[in-house]
Amino acid sequence: MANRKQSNPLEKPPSRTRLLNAALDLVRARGYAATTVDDICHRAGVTKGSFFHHFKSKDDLALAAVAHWEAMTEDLFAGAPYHEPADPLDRLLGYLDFRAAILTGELADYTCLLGTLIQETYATHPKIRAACERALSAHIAELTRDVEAARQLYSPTAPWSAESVGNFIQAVLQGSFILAKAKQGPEVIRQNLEHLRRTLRALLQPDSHVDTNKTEQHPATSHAKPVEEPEEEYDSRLSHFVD
Amino acid sequence: MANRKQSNPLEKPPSRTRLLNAALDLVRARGYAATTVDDICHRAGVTKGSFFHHFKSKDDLALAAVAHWEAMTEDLFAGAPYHEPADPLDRLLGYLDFRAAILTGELADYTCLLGTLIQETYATHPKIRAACERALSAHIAELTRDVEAARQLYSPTAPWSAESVGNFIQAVLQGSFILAKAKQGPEVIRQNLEHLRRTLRALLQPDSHVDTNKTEQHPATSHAKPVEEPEEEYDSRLSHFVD
DNA sequence: GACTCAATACCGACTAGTTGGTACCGTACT
DNA sequence: AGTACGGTACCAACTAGTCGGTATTGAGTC
Repeated sequence: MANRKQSNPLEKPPSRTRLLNAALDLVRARGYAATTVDDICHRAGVTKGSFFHHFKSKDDLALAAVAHWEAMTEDLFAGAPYHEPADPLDRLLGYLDFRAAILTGELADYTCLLGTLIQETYATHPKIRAACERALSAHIAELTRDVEAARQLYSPTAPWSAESVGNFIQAVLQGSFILAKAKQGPEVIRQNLEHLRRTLRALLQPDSHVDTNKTEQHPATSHAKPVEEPEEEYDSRLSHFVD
Repeated sequence: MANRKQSNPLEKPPSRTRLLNAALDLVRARGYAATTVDDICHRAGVTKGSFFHHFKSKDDLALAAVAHWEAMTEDLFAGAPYHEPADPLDRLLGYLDFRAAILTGELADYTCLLGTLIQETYATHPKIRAACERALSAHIAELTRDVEAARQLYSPTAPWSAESVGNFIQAVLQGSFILAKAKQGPEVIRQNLEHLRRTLRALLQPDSHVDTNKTEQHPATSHAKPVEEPEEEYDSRLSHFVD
Protein backbone atom coordinates (compact mmCIF):
# COMPACT_ATOMS: atom_id res chain seq x y z
CA MET A 1 0.00 0.00 0.00
CA ALA A 2 0.98 3.68 0.16
CA ASN A 3 2.17 5.66 -2.79
CA ARG A 4 4.75 3.60 -4.57
CA LYS A 5 7.19 5.87 -6.28
CA GLN A 6 6.55 5.93 -10.00
CA SER A 7 9.30 4.40 -12.05
CA ASN A 8 11.76 7.10 -12.82
CA PRO A 9 14.12 5.08 -15.00
CA LEU A 10 17.09 7.09 -13.77
CA GLU A 11 16.93 6.35 -10.07
CA LYS A 12 17.32 3.00 -8.41
CA PRO A 13 14.20 1.19 -7.29
CA PRO A 14 12.87 1.90 -3.82
CA SER A 15 14.04 -0.08 -0.82
CA ARG A 16 11.01 -2.30 -0.67
CA THR A 17 11.61 -3.57 -4.19
CA ARG A 18 15.33 -3.96 -3.59
CA LEU A 19 14.57 -6.04 -0.51
CA LEU A 20 12.18 -8.24 -2.46
CA ASN A 21 14.67 -8.80 -5.25
CA ALA A 22 17.42 -9.55 -2.77
CA ALA A 23 15.15 -12.06 -1.06
CA LEU A 24 14.36 -13.72 -4.38
CA ASP A 25 18.02 -14.15 -5.22
CA LEU A 26 19.11 -15.36 -1.82
CA VAL A 27 16.22 -17.71 -1.14
CA ARG A 28 16.60 -19.34 -4.51
CA ALA A 29 20.31 -19.86 -3.90
CA ARG A 30 20.33 -20.90 -0.24
CA GLY A 31 16.77 -21.59 0.78
CA TYR A 32 14.51 -19.73 3.13
CA ALA A 33 15.70 -20.77 6.57
CA ALA A 34 19.35 -20.31 5.67
CA THR A 35 18.75 -16.78 4.41
CA THR A 36 18.94 -14.28 7.25
CA VAL A 37 17.28 -10.92 7.43
CA ASP A 38 20.72 -9.37 7.69
CA ASP A 39 21.78 -11.13 4.49
CA ILE A 40 18.83 -9.71 2.66
CA CYS A 41 19.40 -6.21 4.01
CA HIS A 42 23.06 -6.35 3.11
CA ARG A 43 22.38 -7.45 -0.44
CA ALA A 44 19.65 -4.86 -0.86
CA GLY A 45 21.93 -2.21 0.55
CA VAL A 46 19.54 -1.12 3.28
CA THR A 47 19.42 -1.57 7.03
CA LYS A 48 17.26 -3.63 9.30
CA GLY A 49 15.30 -0.57 10.26
CA SER A 50 14.19 -0.28 6.69
CA PHE A 51 13.43 -3.97 6.47
CA PHE A 52 11.10 -3.96 9.43
CA HIS A 53 9.54 -0.76 8.27
CA HIS A 54 8.36 -2.47 5.09
CA PHE A 55 7.73 -5.96 6.44
CA LYS A 56 6.52 -6.83 9.84
CA SER A 57 8.41 -10.12 9.96
CA LYS A 58 10.56 -12.41 7.90
CA ASP A 59 7.52 -14.53 7.08
CA ASP A 60 5.69 -11.41 5.99
CA LEU A 61 8.53 -10.71 3.57
CA ALA A 62 8.25 -14.24 2.24
CA LEU A 63 4.59 -13.70 1.43
CA ALA A 64 5.39 -10.42 -0.29
CA ALA A 65 8.21 -12.11 -2.17
CA VAL A 66 5.83 -14.75 -3.48
CA ALA A 67 3.43 -12.04 -4.67
CA HIS A 68 6.35 -10.19 -6.25
CA TRP A 69 7.50 -13.38 -7.95
CA GLU A 70 4.02 -14.07 -9.21
CA ALA A 71 3.71 -10.59 -10.70
CA MET A 72 7.11 -10.84 -12.36
CA THR A 73 6.56 -14.26 -13.85
CA GLU A 74 3.07 -13.37 -14.97
CA ASP A 75 4.49 -10.46 -16.94
CA LEU A 76 7.30 -12.59 -18.25
CA PHE A 77 5.03 -15.28 -19.61
CA ALA A 78 2.32 -12.91 -20.76
CA GLY A 79 4.89 -11.05 -22.83
CA ALA A 80 6.49 -14.18 -24.26
CA PRO A 81 6.13 -14.89 -27.97
CA TYR A 82 4.69 -18.39 -27.66
CA HIS A 83 1.09 -17.17 -27.51
CA GLU A 84 1.07 -16.17 -31.14
CA PRO A 85 0.32 -19.45 -32.94
CA ALA A 86 -3.32 -20.13 -33.62
CA ASP A 87 -2.84 -23.81 -32.93
CA PRO A 88 -2.92 -24.60 -29.20
CA LEU A 89 -0.46 -27.45 -29.52
CA ASP A 90 1.98 -25.10 -31.18
CA ARG A 91 1.50 -22.71 -28.27
CA LEU A 92 2.32 -25.50 -25.84
CA LEU A 93 5.42 -26.52 -27.73
CA GLY A 94 6.33 -22.85 -27.90
CA TYR A 95 5.98 -22.67 -24.14
CA LEU A 96 8.51 -25.47 -23.80
CA ASP A 97 10.87 -23.65 -26.14
CA PHE A 98 10.48 -20.56 -24.07
CA ARG A 99 11.23 -22.44 -20.87
CA ALA A 100 14.39 -23.71 -22.52
CA ALA A 101 15.31 -20.26 -23.77
CA ILE A 102 15.36 -18.67 -20.34
CA LEU A 103 17.88 -21.16 -18.98
CA THR A 104 20.76 -18.70 -18.90
CA GLY A 105 23.01 -17.47 -16.12
CA GLU A 106 23.40 -19.16 -12.78
CA LEU A 107 21.19 -21.94 -11.45
CA ALA A 108 19.62 -19.64 -8.90
CA ASP A 109 18.66 -17.27 -11.71
CA TYR A 110 16.36 -19.60 -13.61
CA THR A 111 15.07 -21.98 -10.96
CA CYS A 112 11.73 -21.48 -9.30
CA LEU A 113 11.23 -19.65 -6.04
CA LEU A 114 7.99 -21.45 -5.37
CA GLY A 115 9.40 -24.95 -5.56
CA THR A 116 12.24 -24.04 -3.23
CA LEU A 117 9.92 -22.35 -0.78
CA ILE A 118 7.35 -25.13 -0.75
CA GLN A 119 9.90 -27.79 0.14
CA GLU A 120 11.00 -25.88 3.20
CA THR A 121 7.71 -24.52 4.44
CA TYR A 122 4.97 -26.94 3.52
CA ALA A 123 4.73 -28.45 6.98
CA THR A 124 5.70 -25.48 9.11
CA HIS A 125 4.50 -22.25 7.47
CA PRO A 126 0.91 -22.72 6.29
CA LYS A 127 0.53 -19.22 4.91
CA ILE A 128 3.67 -19.37 2.81
CA ARG A 129 2.75 -22.81 1.54
CA ALA A 130 -0.73 -21.56 0.61
CA ALA A 131 0.67 -18.52 -1.18
CA CYS A 132 3.05 -20.70 -3.17
CA GLU A 133 0.29 -23.09 -4.03
CA ARG A 134 -1.95 -20.30 -5.28
CA ALA A 135 0.80 -18.85 -7.44
CA LEU A 136 1.79 -22.22 -8.83
CA SER A 137 -1.79 -23.23 -9.52
CA ALA A 138 -2.44 -19.96 -11.32
CA HIS A 139 0.44 -20.65 -13.67
CA ILE A 140 -0.68 -24.21 -14.20
CA ALA A 141 -4.23 -23.04 -14.89
CA GLU A 142 -2.94 -20.72 -17.59
CA LEU A 143 -1.12 -23.62 -19.17
CA THR A 144 -4.11 -25.90 -18.77
CA ARG A 145 -6.19 -23.63 -20.97
CA ASP A 146 -3.98 -24.36 -23.97
CA VAL A 147 -3.87 -28.05 -23.09
CA GLU A 148 -7.64 -28.19 -23.01
CA ALA A 149 -7.90 -26.39 -26.34
CA ALA A 150 -5.44 -28.81 -27.88
CA ARG A 151 -7.25 -31.74 -26.37
CA GLN A 152 -10.55 -30.61 -27.84
CA LEU A 153 -8.88 -30.22 -31.18
CA TYR A 154 -6.82 -33.40 -31.37
CA SER A 155 -7.84 -35.91 -28.73
CA PRO A 156 -11.31 -35.08 -27.46
CA THR A 157 -11.78 -38.63 -26.23
CA ALA A 158 -8.47 -38.85 -24.42
CA PRO A 159 -8.63 -40.54 -21.03
CA TRP A 160 -6.69 -37.78 -19.26
CA SER A 161 -7.76 -34.34 -18.11
CA ALA A 162 -6.13 -31.16 -19.33
CA GLU A 163 -5.43 -30.16 -15.75
CA SER A 164 -3.52 -33.35 -15.07
CA VAL A 165 -1.32 -32.59 -18.05
CA GLY A 166 -0.74 -29.08 -16.74
CA ASN A 167 0.35 -30.56 -13.44
CA PHE A 168 2.56 -33.03 -15.25
CA ILE A 169 4.35 -30.30 -17.17
CA GLN A 170 4.95 -28.32 -14.01
CA ALA A 171 6.16 -31.41 -12.17
CA VAL A 172 8.69 -32.13 -14.90
CA LEU A 173 9.95 -28.56 -14.61
CA GLN A 174 10.19 -28.57 -10.83
CA GLY A 175 11.83 -31.98 -10.80
CA SER A 176 14.23 -30.93 -13.52
CA PHE A 177 15.31 -27.99 -11.41
CA ILE A 178 16.21 -30.37 -8.60
CA LEU A 179 18.20 -32.59 -10.93
CA ALA A 180 19.88 -29.53 -12.40
CA LYS A 181 20.91 -28.42 -8.93
CA ALA A 182 22.23 -31.89 -8.19
CA LYS A 183 24.18 -31.99 -11.43
CA GLN A 184 25.07 -28.31 -11.32
CA GLY A 185 23.91 -27.45 -14.79
CA PRO A 186 20.80 -26.97 -16.91
CA GLU A 187 21.46 -29.68 -19.47
CA VAL A 188 19.11 -32.15 -17.80
CA ILE A 189 16.34 -29.56 -17.94
CA ARG A 190 16.73 -29.22 -21.69
CA GLN A 191 16.65 -32.97 -22.14
CA ASN A 192 13.53 -33.24 -20.03
CA LEU A 193 11.85 -30.46 -21.97
CA GLU A 194 12.62 -32.47 -25.06
CA HIS A 195 10.94 -35.51 -23.55
CA LEU A 196 8.04 -33.35 -22.55
CA ARG A 197 7.72 -32.26 -26.14
CA ARG A 198 7.56 -35.89 -27.21
CA THR A 199 5.01 -36.60 -24.51
CA LEU A 200 2.73 -33.77 -25.60
CA ARG A 201 2.99 -34.84 -29.20
CA ALA A 202 2.09 -38.38 -28.23
CA LEU A 203 -0.81 -37.31 -26.04
CA LEU A 204 -2.13 -34.93 -28.65
CA GLN A 205 -1.47 -37.04 -31.65
CA PRO A 206 -4.38 -36.64 -34.02
CA ASP A 207 -6.55 -39.66 -33.39
CA SER A 208 -5.86 -42.10 -36.18
CA HIS A 209 -9.15 -41.37 -37.91
CA VAL A 210 -9.55 -37.72 -36.99
CA ASP A 211 -8.45 -35.75 -39.99
CA THR A 212 -6.48 -32.62 -39.40
CA ASN A 213 -4.57 -30.11 -41.45
CA LYS A 214 -1.89 -29.74 -38.82
CA THR A 215 0.19 -32.71 -39.78
CA GLU A 216 2.89 -30.80 -41.58
CA GLN A 217 3.27 -28.26 -38.80
CA HIS A 218 4.35 -30.80 -36.21
CA PRO A 219 5.24 -34.08 -37.82
CA ALA A 220 4.40 -36.49 -35.06
CA THR A 221 7.15 -38.99 -35.49
CA SER A 222 10.24 -37.02 -36.42
CA HIS A 223 12.94 -35.93 -34.00
CA ALA A 224 12.15 -32.28 -34.48
CA LYS A 225 14.47 -30.03 -32.54
CA PRO A 226 13.11 -27.06 -30.63
CA VAL A 227 13.61 -23.72 -32.28
CA GLU A 228 17.05 -22.27 -31.78
CA GLU A 229 17.19 -20.32 -28.55
CA PRO A 230 17.41 -16.53 -28.92
CA GLU A 231 20.27 -16.68 -26.38
CA GLU A 232 20.66 -13.15 -25.06
CA GLU A 233 17.01 -12.39 -25.43
CA TYR A 234 15.73 -13.01 -21.91
CA ASP A 235 17.31 -11.75 -18.74
CA SER A 236 17.11 -14.70 -16.44
CA ARG A 237 17.01 -12.59 -13.30
CA LEU A 238 13.92 -11.04 -14.84
CA SER A 239 15.21 -7.76 -13.48
CA HIS A 240 13.71 -5.82 -16.32
CA PHE A 241 10.35 -6.29 -14.67
CA VAL A 242 11.49 -4.87 -11.42
CA ASP A 243 10.23 -1.45 -12.47
CA MET B 1 32.96 -47.80 12.01
CA ALA B 2 33.21 -49.66 15.34
CA ASN B 3 31.20 -52.73 16.16
CA ARG B 4 27.61 -51.94 15.32
CA LYS B 5 25.42 -53.88 17.69
CA GLN B 6 23.88 -56.83 15.93
CA SER B 7 20.16 -56.57 15.48
CA ASN B 8 18.55 -58.08 18.49
CA PRO B 9 14.91 -57.64 17.47
CA LEU B 10 13.90 -57.08 21.08
CA GLU B 11 15.95 -54.03 21.93
CA LYS B 12 15.63 -50.61 20.33
CA PRO B 13 18.21 -49.66 17.74
CA PRO B 14 21.41 -47.99 18.87
CA SER B 15 21.66 -44.25 19.31
CA ARG B 16 23.45 -43.63 16.07
CA THR B 17 20.66 -45.22 14.08
CA ARG B 18 18.01 -43.43 16.11
CA LEU B 19 19.72 -40.15 15.39
CA LEU B 20 19.86 -40.91 11.68
CA ASN B 21 16.20 -41.86 11.55
CA ALA B 22 15.22 -38.79 13.50
CA ALA B 23 17.22 -36.67 11.08
CA LEU B 24 15.50 -38.31 8.12
CA ASP B 25 12.06 -37.58 9.50
CA LEU B 26 12.75 -34.03 10.54
CA VAL B 27 14.70 -32.94 7.50
CA ARG B 28 12.04 -34.29 5.18
CA ALA B 29 9.35 -32.43 7.11
CA ARG B 30 11.07 -29.11 7.79
CA GLY B 31 14.19 -28.98 5.70
CA TYR B 32 17.80 -29.09 6.71
CA ALA B 33 18.48 -25.57 7.96
CA ALA B 34 15.29 -25.45 9.98
CA THR B 35 16.10 -28.72 11.73
CA THR B 36 18.28 -28.13 14.76
CA VAL B 37 20.63 -30.54 16.41
CA ASP B 38 18.54 -30.30 19.56
CA ASP B 39 15.43 -31.24 17.61
CA ILE B 40 17.13 -34.34 16.29
CA CYS B 41 18.44 -35.32 19.70
CA HIS B 42 15.06 -34.81 21.27
CA ARG B 43 13.27 -36.92 18.70
CA ALA B 44 15.91 -39.63 18.93
CA GLY B 45 15.65 -39.56 22.70
CA VAL B 46 19.34 -38.92 23.27
CA THR B 47 21.40 -35.95 24.32
CA LYS B 48 23.83 -33.74 22.52
CA GLY B 49 26.74 -35.52 24.07
CA SER B 50 25.67 -38.62 22.21
CA PHE B 51 25.08 -36.69 19.02
CA PHE B 52 28.55 -35.22 18.92
CA HIS B 53 30.04 -38.50 19.94
CA HIS B 54 28.69 -40.10 16.77
CA PHE B 55 28.91 -37.15 14.39
CA LYS B 56 31.50 -34.48 14.41
CA SER B 57 29.15 -31.80 13.09
CA LYS B 58 25.65 -31.27 11.79
CA ASP B 59 26.95 -31.45 8.23
CA ASP B 60 28.67 -34.71 9.06
CA LEU B 61 25.32 -36.06 10.20
CA ALA B 62 23.78 -34.95 6.93
CA LEU B 63 26.33 -36.95 4.98
CA ALA B 64 25.70 -39.99 7.15
CA ALA B 65 21.96 -39.50 6.74
CA VAL B 66 22.32 -39.52 2.97
CA ALA B 67 24.31 -42.76 3.16
CA HIS B 68 21.70 -44.20 5.51
CA TRP B 69 18.94 -43.16 3.15
CA GLU B 70 20.74 -44.66 0.22
CA ALA B 71 21.17 -47.98 2.02
CA MET B 72 17.51 -48.04 3.07
CA THR B 73 16.10 -47.20 -0.34
CA GLU B 74 18.48 -49.60 -2.05
CA ASP B 75 17.13 -52.40 0.11
CA LEU B 76 13.59 -51.25 -0.40
CA PHE B 77 13.80 -51.24 -4.17
CA ALA B 78 15.96 -54.33 -4.39
CA GLY B 79 13.36 -56.22 -2.41
CA ALA B 80 10.40 -54.90 -4.36
CA PRO B 81 8.41 -57.29 -6.51
CA TYR B 82 8.65 -55.35 -9.76
CA HIS B 83 11.90 -57.04 -10.80
CA GLU B 84 10.19 -60.32 -11.50
CA PRO B 85 8.81 -59.84 -15.02
CA ALA B 86 11.05 -60.98 -17.81
CA ASP B 87 9.98 -58.09 -19.98
CA PRO B 88 11.91 -54.90 -19.15
CA LEU B 89 8.96 -52.66 -19.99
CA ASP B 90 6.84 -54.61 -17.54
CA ARG B 91 9.53 -54.08 -14.94
CA LEU B 92 9.44 -50.36 -15.58
CA LEU B 93 5.67 -50.20 -15.33
CA GLY B 94 5.94 -52.30 -12.20
CA TYR B 95 8.37 -49.76 -10.80
CA LEU B 96 5.77 -47.05 -11.31
CA ASP B 97 3.16 -49.18 -9.59
CA PHE B 98 5.53 -49.68 -6.72
CA ARG B 99 6.17 -45.96 -6.43
CA ALA B 100 2.43 -45.48 -6.24
CA ALA B 101 2.03 -48.24 -3.70
CA ILE B 102 4.38 -46.68 -1.16
CA LEU B 103 2.43 -43.41 -1.07
CA THR B 104 0.97 -44.01 2.36
CA GLY B 105 1.13 -42.08 5.60
CA GLU B 106 2.20 -38.47 5.89
CA LEU B 107 3.82 -36.44 3.14
CA ALA B 108 7.14 -36.45 4.94
CA ASP B 109 7.02 -40.24 5.05
CA TYR B 110 7.07 -40.88 1.34
CA THR B 111 8.85 -37.87 -0.11
CA CYS B 112 12.52 -37.93 -0.95
CA LEU B 113 15.26 -36.81 1.39
CA LEU B 114 17.63 -36.16 -1.48
CA GLY B 115 15.41 -33.72 -3.33
CA THR B 116 14.77 -31.75 -0.18
CA LEU B 117 18.42 -31.69 0.74
CA ILE B 118 19.63 -30.71 -2.70
CA GLN B 119 17.37 -27.68 -2.90
CA GLU B 120 18.78 -26.27 0.31
CA THR B 121 22.42 -27.17 -0.03
CA TYR B 122 23.33 -27.16 -3.70
CA ALA B 123 25.00 -23.78 -3.57
CA THR B 124 26.29 -23.75 -0.02
CA HIS B 125 27.25 -27.28 1.03
CA PRO B 126 29.24 -28.90 -1.77
CA LYS B 127 29.81 -32.19 0.04
CA ILE B 128 26.14 -32.71 0.86
CA ARG B 129 25.16 -31.82 -2.67
CA ALA B 130 27.69 -34.26 -4.05
CA ALA B 131 26.51 -37.03 -1.75
CA CYS B 132 22.91 -36.46 -2.81
CA GLU B 133 23.89 -36.43 -6.44
CA ARG B 134 25.73 -39.73 -6.12
CA ALA B 135 22.81 -41.39 -4.36
CA LEU B 136 20.29 -40.04 -6.84
CA SER B 137 22.38 -40.99 -9.83
CA ALA B 138 22.84 -44.50 -8.50
CA HIS B 139 19.09 -44.95 -8.32
CA ILE B 140 18.63 -43.50 -11.77
CA ALA B 141 21.34 -45.76 -13.15
CA GLU B 142 19.52 -48.77 -11.78
CA LEU B 143 16.38 -47.62 -13.52
CA THR B 144 18.25 -46.81 -16.68
CA ARG B 145 19.29 -50.42 -17.04
CA ASP B 146 15.69 -51.51 -17.52
CA VAL B 147 15.01 -48.58 -19.81
CA GLU B 148 17.94 -49.55 -21.97
CA ALA B 149 16.81 -53.16 -22.12
CA ALA B 150 13.32 -52.08 -23.11
CA ARG B 151 14.71 -49.73 -25.67
CA GLN B 152 16.80 -52.47 -27.26
CA LEU B 153 13.74 -54.65 -27.35
CA TYR B 154 11.11 -52.23 -28.60
CA SER B 155 12.65 -49.05 -29.98
CA PRO B 156 16.28 -49.67 -30.80
CA THR B 157 16.31 -46.73 -33.20
CA ALA B 158 14.67 -44.29 -30.81
CA PRO B 159 16.19 -40.80 -30.83
CA TRP B 160 16.51 -40.65 -27.05
CA SER B 161 18.98 -42.24 -24.66
CA ALA B 162 17.96 -44.59 -21.89
CA GLU B 163 19.71 -42.38 -19.38
CA SER B 164 17.67 -39.36 -20.39
CA VAL B 165 14.51 -41.36 -19.77
CA GLY B 166 15.83 -42.39 -16.36
CA ASN B 167 16.38 -38.75 -15.56
CA PHE B 168 12.93 -37.91 -16.83
CA ILE B 169 11.28 -40.46 -14.58
CA GLN B 170 13.16 -39.19 -11.58
CA ALA B 171 12.33 -35.58 -12.45
CA VAL B 172 8.64 -36.41 -12.61
CA LEU B 173 8.87 -38.01 -9.20
CA GLN B 174 10.77 -35.16 -7.60
CA GLY B 175 8.53 -32.55 -9.17
CA SER B 176 5.45 -34.48 -8.12
CA PHE B 177 6.66 -34.43 -4.55
CA ILE B 178 6.83 -30.66 -4.70
CA LEU B 179 3.33 -30.42 -6.13
CA ALA B 180 2.09 -32.87 -3.52
CA LYS B 181 3.56 -30.71 -0.78
CA ALA B 182 1.92 -27.66 -2.30
CA LYS B 183 -1.42 -29.39 -2.56
CA GLN B 184 -0.98 -31.32 0.68
CA GLY B 185 -1.75 -34.73 -0.68
CA PRO B 186 -0.37 -37.50 -2.89
CA GLU B 187 -3.11 -37.50 -5.50
CA VAL B 188 -1.08 -35.46 -7.97
CA ILE B 189 1.75 -37.97 -7.66
CA ARG B 190 -0.55 -40.81 -8.65
CA GLN B 191 -1.82 -38.86 -11.63
CA ASN B 192 1.68 -38.05 -12.75
CA LEU B 193 2.74 -41.67 -12.40
CA GLU B 194 -0.19 -42.50 -14.64
CA HIS B 195 1.07 -40.00 -17.21
CA LEU B 196 4.53 -41.44 -16.87
CA ARG B 197 3.07 -44.83 -17.64
CA ARG B 198 1.54 -43.43 -20.81
CA THR B 199 4.82 -41.77 -21.68
CA LEU B 200 6.82 -44.97 -21.31
CA ARG B 201 4.28 -46.87 -23.37
CA ALA B 202 4.48 -44.25 -26.07
CA LEU B 203 8.27 -44.16 -26.04
CA LEU B 204 8.56 -47.91 -26.05
CA GLN B 205 5.73 -48.62 -28.39
CA PRO B 206 6.78 -51.49 -30.60
CA ASP B 207 7.91 -49.83 -33.80
CA SER B 208 5.09 -50.20 -36.28
CA HIS B 209 6.83 -53.00 -38.16
CA VAL B 210 8.58 -54.68 -35.24
CA ASP B 211 6.53 -57.66 -34.32
CA THR B 212 6.19 -58.50 -30.66
CA ASN B 213 4.24 -60.88 -28.53
CA LYS B 214 3.76 -58.33 -25.78
CA THR B 215 0.74 -56.62 -27.16
CA GLU B 216 -1.78 -58.27 -24.94
CA GLN B 217 0.25 -57.73 -21.81
CA HIS B 218 0.22 -53.97 -22.09
CA PRO B 219 -2.20 -52.88 -24.76
CA ALA B 220 -0.68 -49.68 -25.97
CA THR B 221 -3.78 -47.62 -26.45
CA SER B 222 -6.14 -48.59 -23.65
CA HIS B 223 -6.58 -46.73 -20.39
CA ALA B 224 -5.12 -49.53 -18.36
CA LYS B 225 -5.09 -48.79 -14.64
CA PRO B 226 -2.08 -49.67 -12.52
CA VAL B 227 -2.45 -52.76 -10.39
CA GLU B 228 -4.38 -52.25 -7.20
CA GLU B 229 -2.11 -51.06 -4.41
CA PRO B 230 -1.37 -53.61 -1.67
CA GLU B 231 -2.19 -50.84 0.82
CA GLU B 232 -0.68 -51.99 4.13
CA GLU B 233 2.15 -53.77 2.41
CA TYR B 234 4.93 -51.23 2.63
CA ASP B 235 5.87 -49.22 5.66
CA SER B 236 6.43 -45.78 4.28
CA ARG B 237 8.90 -44.81 6.99
CA LEU B 238 10.89 -47.77 5.77
CA SER B 239 11.69 -48.41 9.38
CA HIS B 240 11.91 -52.12 8.86
CA PHE B 241 15.21 -51.50 7.14
CA VAL B 242 16.55 -49.54 10.02
CA ASP B 243 19.00 -52.10 11.11
C1' DG C 1 7.02 31.03 -0.69
C1' DA C 2 7.96 30.40 4.05
C1' DC C 3 6.19 27.62 7.97
C1' DT C 4 3.94 24.28 10.10
C1' DC C 5 2.41 19.46 10.65
C1' DA C 6 2.06 14.73 9.91
C1' DA C 7 3.13 10.79 7.54
C1' DT C 8 6.40 7.99 5.41
C1' DA C 9 10.99 6.21 4.77
C1' DC C 10 15.03 4.95 6.66
C1' DC C 11 18.85 4.22 10.10
C1' DG C 12 21.75 1.39 13.45
C1' DA C 13 22.51 0.12 18.19
C1' DC C 14 20.43 -3.01 21.17
C1' DT C 15 18.11 -7.34 23.21
C1' DA C 16 16.35 -11.76 24.34
C1' DG C 17 16.50 -16.07 22.75
C1' DT C 18 18.50 -19.77 19.92
C1' DT C 19 22.22 -22.19 17.55
C1' DG C 20 26.06 -25.48 16.70
C1' DG C 21 29.61 -26.98 19.17
C1' DT C 22 32.76 -27.97 23.51
C1' DA C 23 34.37 -29.56 28.13
C1' DC C 24 34.05 -32.62 31.27
C1' DC C 25 32.23 -36.38 33.80
C1' DG C 26 29.91 -41.13 34.82
C1' DT C 27 29.16 -45.79 33.51
C1' DA C 28 29.52 -50.28 31.26
C1' DC C 29 31.77 -53.39 28.88
C1' DT C 30 35.94 -56.28 27.72
C1' DA D 1 42.73 -49.97 32.71
C1' DG D 2 41.04 -48.59 28.51
C1' DT D 3 37.63 -47.53 25.39
C1' DA D 4 32.99 -46.88 23.62
C1' DC D 5 28.97 -44.58 24.87
C1' DG D 6 26.18 -41.21 26.66
C1' DG D 7 24.78 -37.34 29.97
C1' DT D 8 25.01 -32.20 31.88
C1' DA D 9 26.49 -27.76 31.85
C1' DC D 10 28.09 -24.33 29.38
C1' DC D 11 29.64 -20.83 25.66
C1' DA D 12 30.47 -17.73 21.81
C1' DA D 13 28.21 -16.53 17.74
C1' DC D 14 24.29 -15.59 15.55
C1' DT D 15 19.18 -14.70 15.00
C1' DA D 16 14.75 -12.19 14.38
C1' DG D 17 12.82 -8.48 16.01
C1' DT D 18 12.68 -3.66 18.83
C1' DC D 19 13.21 1.07 19.61
C1' DG D 20 14.34 5.74 19.62
C1' DG D 21 15.87 8.69 16.44
C1' DT D 22 16.61 11.41 11.79
C1' DA D 23 15.64 12.71 6.78
C1' DT D 24 12.39 13.58 3.29
C1' DT D 25 8.21 14.50 1.43
C1' DG D 26 3.78 16.82 0.47
C1' DA D 27 -0.45 19.20 1.72
C1' DG D 28 -2.44 23.00 4.02
C1' DT D 29 -2.20 27.75 5.75
C1' DC D 30 -1.13 32.49 5.91
